[in-house]
Amino acid sequence: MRVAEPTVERLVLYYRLLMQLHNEERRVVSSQEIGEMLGLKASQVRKDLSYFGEIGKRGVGYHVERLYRHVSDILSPDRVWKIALVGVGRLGEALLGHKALRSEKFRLEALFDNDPAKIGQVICSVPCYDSEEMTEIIREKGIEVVILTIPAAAAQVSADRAVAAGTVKGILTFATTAISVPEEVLVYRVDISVELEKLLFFLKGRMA
Amino acid sequence: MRVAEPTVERLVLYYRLLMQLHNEERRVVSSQEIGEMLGLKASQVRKDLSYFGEIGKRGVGYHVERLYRHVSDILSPDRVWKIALVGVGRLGEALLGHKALRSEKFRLEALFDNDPAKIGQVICSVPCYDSEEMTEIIREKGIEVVILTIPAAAAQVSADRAVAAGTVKGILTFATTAISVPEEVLVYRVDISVELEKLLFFLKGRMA
DNA sequence: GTTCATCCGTGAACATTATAACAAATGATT
DNA sequence: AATCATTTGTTATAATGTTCACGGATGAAC
Repeated sequence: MRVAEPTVERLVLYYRLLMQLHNEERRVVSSQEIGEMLGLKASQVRKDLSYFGEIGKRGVGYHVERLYRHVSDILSPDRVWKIALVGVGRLGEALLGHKALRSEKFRLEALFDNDPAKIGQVICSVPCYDSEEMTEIIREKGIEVVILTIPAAAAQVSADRAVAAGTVKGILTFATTAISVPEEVLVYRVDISVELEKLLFFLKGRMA
Repeated sequence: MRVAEPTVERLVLYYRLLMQLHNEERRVVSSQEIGEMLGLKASQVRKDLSYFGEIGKRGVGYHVERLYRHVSDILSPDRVWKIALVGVGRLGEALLGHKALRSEKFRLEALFDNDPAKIGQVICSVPCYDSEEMTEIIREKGIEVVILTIPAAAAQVSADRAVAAGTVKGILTFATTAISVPEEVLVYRVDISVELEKLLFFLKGRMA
């Protein structure tokens, strides 16, 4: 069954919240409460959670542990992905330390950079390779997901090199530029400038 | 007139592309071409651009410089915002060096951290203050936008301190947790984990 | 046990966003 | 000057997403 992107996004939020509630040994929670904690309408929460079958109990609410496991199952991949990070600059290093990259859903197998001082090093227990050799190494290692933390100018070249390996199925890019890839490769973009611009734009509107 | 959020998001993309085209001394561009370069439908591009009046020329296309200035005007704030960054960890420092924070639309006036080694320092020509003093300093300086690059556990406390100053109108948070603020404060969230999770979820779906 | 307040699941109504379709304008060509 | 290939702006339509409203469970209180 097809699930909408906004729903998946909220599922991740539910997952986090449920983990927290579970740790607090909370037993039961209602859609109302979930909504208040996450800033969503209760009806939205119920609709999202009902996509995957009846999991709550009418008149009672959702059993925290059961719902937690359920959402966890939905989000869990059927295997551990192999990923690589391209660009070990400040942002790349920040990501290496960020909890987003500490997940059991994937293993970070390789870093790439073009700085000779970094090539050959092992950073955060991950080896760093020369960007020039990206295609071969990605292919050898069978890496399927690539995170790009490089300047806009280098993004397309890196994307091309990664895709050329033939094993890459998804790209998460932080570069502030559009990249073009074959349509079978899924691209997600995190664009800090865009979010800031949106914030300022709507602030301007509110002042007026 | 009200403009939809997805439209504003794309306006930023148009803006970037037009800057580039302008630098390349390109004179004219069509909605078709813009769409191809950004991965959008031509009709979408035309609709977005027409929200702000007739700016193209039928049978010809859009005059690059004129459109560039036009989009630039739409996105430009009516004054320079004063902003602060809370949390000078790896992610905060990455942002300090990132081009997203080099904009003429705002001035970064203060940093906040609770690390004694950083308090009192001037980092990237911006003074770093003790997080404890956040409310007073934000109020004194009249800071209106706050960027949170801190762990989830500290996010709500920092948001509360910032909002308590009474001058803050918008928050951009990188924390992986929901924060609750008065409804007159606009919050945007950049959530790296969520984007990665979404990518993996839809990859799983494609494999099946 | 009956009543009652609570709360889920769901289909329908509503709102938003994207796409398609086409008339009107433009400049090139003949 | 008339025709033609383009390309915009806009209206109509389709697709998507959110909220409402209510039937039907559930357990607590008395």
